[in-house]
Amino acid sequence: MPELPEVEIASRNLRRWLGGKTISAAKLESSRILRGAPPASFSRLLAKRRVAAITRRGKWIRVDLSGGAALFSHLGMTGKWVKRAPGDGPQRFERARLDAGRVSVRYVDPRMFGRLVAAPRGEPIPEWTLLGPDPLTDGLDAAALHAVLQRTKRSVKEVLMDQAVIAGVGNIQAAEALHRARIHPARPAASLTLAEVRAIVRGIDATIAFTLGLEDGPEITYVEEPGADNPFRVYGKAGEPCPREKTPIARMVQGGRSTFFCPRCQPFR
DNA sequence: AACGGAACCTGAAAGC
DNA sequence: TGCTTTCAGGTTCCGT
Repeated sequence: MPELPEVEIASRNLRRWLGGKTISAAKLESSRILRGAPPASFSRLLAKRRVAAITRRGKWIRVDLSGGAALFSHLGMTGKWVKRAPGDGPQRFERARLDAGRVSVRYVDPRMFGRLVAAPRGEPIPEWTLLGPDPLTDGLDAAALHAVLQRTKRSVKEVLMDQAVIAGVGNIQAAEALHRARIHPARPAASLTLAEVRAIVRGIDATIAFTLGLEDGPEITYVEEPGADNPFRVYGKAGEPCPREKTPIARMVQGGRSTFFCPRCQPFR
């Protein structure tokens, strides 16, 4: 269940599992998830190609293959890449598999909001090209972000989740960054001072580093799967005390999405 | 151009 | 217990 940190982990995993290897076989199990090429061409596009590079921008992963082709992967809400052995049967909700020697990598996605996009000649896809700066790979420029925020009527939280403004921040990371910055999620983006935008940039960097740290390990599982405990400060913590103030954390709906914040240390002002 | 809301899917958890 | 409702961290499309 992926925002930037989870996609970064998925990208590192794929690099470890497939980097430099030649794909012996590829199979698409659910044609719905593929874009950019006919489902029937999936195997042909990937088989016998060497994995030349795996990169990430925002929530997108790009797999570059020898011969110039590329495969883009977006995990949607429930997508996941897992490593199995070639002899292992299909996983529940498996949508695609890539085999390379002794490893078999499976794309699993119950809700199928995720996408694989084939680029037969490695041509950039709009979803990748239109992304804003990535906090991890590009870094965020507070002055530039401030200028963008000045030009919209949207709330600050909605803008932070706009992938064309910042690539990779989703509902959790936005809520967490705003809490760290002590900014109310519903504040009009244009009302923020440069100092407040600087605090938000620090908040984004800090929450991403924190989340990444949680998931850093040899056998990675996503944070907050059923049963796991919630490591966040405000996300999913309605009614529980704010770690700063002991005031109960509030929940509100913004643009159809749940937002969590502390009414005391994130005053609307 | 910009915004709210529904749609795309399925499973888990909460509610009754 | 079992049926129903609600909710889920993503994006996209459609009507206003």
